[in-house]
Amino acid sequence: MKLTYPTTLVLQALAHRYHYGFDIMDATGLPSGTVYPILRRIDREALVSSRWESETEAHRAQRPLRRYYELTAAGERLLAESLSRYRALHEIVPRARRKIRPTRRPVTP
Amino acid sequence: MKLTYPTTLVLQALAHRYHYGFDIMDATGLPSGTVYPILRRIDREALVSSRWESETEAHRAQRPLRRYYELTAAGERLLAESLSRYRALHEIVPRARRKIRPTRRPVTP
DNA sequence: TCTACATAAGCAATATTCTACATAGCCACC
DNA sequence: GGTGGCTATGTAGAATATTGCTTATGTAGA
Repeated sequence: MKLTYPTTLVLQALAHRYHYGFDIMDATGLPSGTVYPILRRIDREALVSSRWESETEAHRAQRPLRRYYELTAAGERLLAESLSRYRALHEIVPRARRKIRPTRRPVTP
Repeated sequence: MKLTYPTTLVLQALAHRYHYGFDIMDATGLPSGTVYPILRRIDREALVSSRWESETEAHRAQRPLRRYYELTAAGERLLAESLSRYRALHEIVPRARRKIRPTRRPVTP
């Protein structure tokens, strides 16, 4: 099973203790319409577990209810696999040029 | 304008002198059904220019015709922007652990 | 009161990507 | 002359992501 880039980024944020939607948006720079569908899906697929905070707490802090997410063991495992795959961007080796130019050798002291 | 991860990866391969579909598939690990639609789109959007190789050349090399792509100036610029954005994965800073301090009211003067 | 702003979650429509397959050229081998 | 193995490009339909909008609660200011 393969994770796409934004999904990996969300899991990475969760691994760094960003535990609810808005916080994850801040940490990743991803917009809400990207983050929330991803949270849905990874919850459904048991890569995270989720729970709503208590109304008391939200009311005390004077804001809308938050939904908190946490990585499961499966989520942590997949994140690790995925991180290594997304290094590809910086690992592409330049293909050798067809013709080798006459390189003038610098005069070594 | 924003580039997605696979699109950035394809541009990155082009920047490293992988100049046609099959070669880009090898360099990136992306499947044909991802690479070819991307090449179409970035061609349409003028991030690359393209041309078919000559039949003579293909025949000489005893293989099917290749279609060659090259980054335009616009493509190079967008790639550079995009690469920096995709470092986010390794730049998320762990959020400090929440200390449960006794909310002692400070002594107001 | 009305507007603006901030936090928080989410949906609808569209765009992009992925999985699986399709087609074709060229060769070698039997 | 049929089959299999490369090389090379491509398509269809399902799954994902993105853009822009919406709902909801509360604060601050004109």
